[in-house]
Amino acid sequence: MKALTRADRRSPTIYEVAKRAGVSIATVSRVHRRAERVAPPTRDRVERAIEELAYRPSRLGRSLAHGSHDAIGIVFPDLSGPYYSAVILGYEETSAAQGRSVLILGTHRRPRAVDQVLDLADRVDGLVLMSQTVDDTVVDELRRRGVPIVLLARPPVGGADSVATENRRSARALVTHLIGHGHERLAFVGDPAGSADVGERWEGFLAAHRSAGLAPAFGPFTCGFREEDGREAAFAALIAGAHRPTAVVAANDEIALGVLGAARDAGIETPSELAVTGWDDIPAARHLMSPLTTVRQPMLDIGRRAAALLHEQITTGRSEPRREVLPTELVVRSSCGCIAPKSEGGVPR
Amino acid sequence: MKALTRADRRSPTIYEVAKRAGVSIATVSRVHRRAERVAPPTRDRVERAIEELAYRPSRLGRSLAHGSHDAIGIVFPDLSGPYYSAVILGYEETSAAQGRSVLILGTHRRPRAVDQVLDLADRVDGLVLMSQTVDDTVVDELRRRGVPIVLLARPPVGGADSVATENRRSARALVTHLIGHGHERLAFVGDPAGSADVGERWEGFLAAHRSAGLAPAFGPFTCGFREEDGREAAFAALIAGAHRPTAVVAANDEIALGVLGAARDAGIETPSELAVTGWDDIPAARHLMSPLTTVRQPMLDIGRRAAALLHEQITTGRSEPRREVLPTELVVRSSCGCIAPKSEGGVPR
DNA sequence: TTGTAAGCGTTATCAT
DNA sequence: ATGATAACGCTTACAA
Repeated sequence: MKALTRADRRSPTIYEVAKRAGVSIATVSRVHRRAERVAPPTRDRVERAIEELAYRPSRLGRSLAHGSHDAIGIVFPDLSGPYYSAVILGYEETSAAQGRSVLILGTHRRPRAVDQVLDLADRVDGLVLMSQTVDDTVVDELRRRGVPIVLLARPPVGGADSVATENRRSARALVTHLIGHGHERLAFVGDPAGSADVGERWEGFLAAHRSAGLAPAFGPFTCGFREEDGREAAFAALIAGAHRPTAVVAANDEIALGVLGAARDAGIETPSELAVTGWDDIPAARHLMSPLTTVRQPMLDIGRRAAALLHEQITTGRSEPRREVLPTELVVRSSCGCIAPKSEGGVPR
Repeated sequence: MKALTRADRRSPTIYEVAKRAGVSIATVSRVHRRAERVAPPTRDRVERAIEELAYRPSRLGRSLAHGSHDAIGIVFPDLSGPYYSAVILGYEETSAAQGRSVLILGTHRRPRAVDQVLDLADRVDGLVLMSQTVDDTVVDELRRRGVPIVLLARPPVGGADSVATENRRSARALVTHLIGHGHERLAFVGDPAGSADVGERWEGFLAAHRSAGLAPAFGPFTCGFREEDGREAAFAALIAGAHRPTAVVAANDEIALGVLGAARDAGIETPSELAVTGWDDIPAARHLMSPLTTVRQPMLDIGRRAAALLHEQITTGRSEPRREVLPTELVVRSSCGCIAPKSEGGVPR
């Protein structure tokens, strides 16, 4: 068997199909796009030629002529953690259903990130930007270029669409619940200035204190979003000795995992000596040593809605900004000090 | 302020830059690609024009002329679960460093998947295909078209590159460890026929039995990869009453989570009445009620190596297939029946 | 060193 | 109903 050469392998062009079918390229284009009417006999000849040559139109040629990429992008700060992957999954799911490819880009706080995002914008018909990726000036620049944008979990800027989840109310409910358990020394672990989400959770934390006539015992113990970050912040909070917190409100479940680990290592029992709560309701939350009291947010839906809004912008050209806020739900288990329920499960469906 | 029209917004073309700088488009191209020599004064004029017009070359035009996409794709069966997201993260990281964009596609066992993959192939310079996505005939078709391919966690086919992790040896070590705890009725939960990885883990399971002179007490309890799948399979395994297994070897950590949940709901204590092990070492594994004995595999590295192999194929045109097998590591915690260690942590770094 | 012009593979507008 | 042909925006021989 003779090896295929590079040239043989190249997909045939519309010209070769046209020649084989004895028609012009315009007719081939019409046929394979199933657009406009083509006389049945002609259509047959062309279809046969397409079949025989295994013709597949070039995406590049097509996009260049047509002016659209049939692709959208999503920019995230970091893919570690269930939150980002769930959002991206929802985004991909909806986008695929719309017939668009998905390009992903992680910025990882690199300085190059801005250029990478600008570059990505040239490859897509629209972009989703998560928080912690690029700042508002970049968002403005993209909008100036006419790139449809949806912002995720960050304040809307310059009339861009945005999708976020409800934070204040749930945070307040969560902290009020904790105070109801008798806690007076609660510590917030997370960086309120680092992201809008955490900022709002911190506000809810403060609001709950106010309502209870309590003064916050500590300022926020600032840290990143990973388990290791939470672990380190927890050690900082726990060395306070006798004045240490009796409850920790972590900005997300991974941080809570770090706090739980730190407490364990310090010989502090959970939740009797230290209550801990998280945010996100990751799949493992119910299986932890201290089943985690946390706030569930519809992570898949965030991605889905973002894709839907982008689709709308792209297809209708809508320019009036839309802002969606998705609901969240307090999930009480036992890490807050509640008695462990017998089971959440039941029989398999 | 007057609203920008669509036309105003359009990025300027190389022609406009050329006109403004008073040169030909060839010179503009030379300048912005920093290729070939251009007289300093000319270069200056062109650079100023580029700057003033905020010119950005069109990716489509560039790709069409140059013949490459500067993008690679990755096809996964499902993004749920830490495994896929970690692999994708590693892939994106390396790919970004190579200056390539990443397109993702989830097949979700849809019939349309084949077309979607074929379509994706027209947008990229190379493709990574995970197991459970498309079958070998599609792989062959793609290779026939000259698309560089790397297969993940599946047997190499038609001379494509592949990246996998070691399964048999670790599975065998794991099961031997369990048998060392005195177990004789071990159940394997997962689908050996569903993926190469699980197939090999099952083989290791059998090999360990053989070495111990033990006959497997059960055939595999077949199920998918999600927690809910594991939960259902566990109920099937546990209703065996007095003859139920004393240990469960789950094909991954999520399945193990489901098994753990089912056992809890059935009032069976872990690990005293039922030992459970997983695979992957997800971040929450050490924080579970029964800290999970599992097998750690370098998920990020799988993605990184895949991107590296693809890069090599694309840039060097190498065609001799390469197969990489990454090492795995048994992580013993207490869900197998070992005494829980004081801590795995220590002080923060 | 710089310019001319021929691709690259489509789509889409006119004619016919 | 079909065919010419001009975009689309770039890269790259080849000329000058």
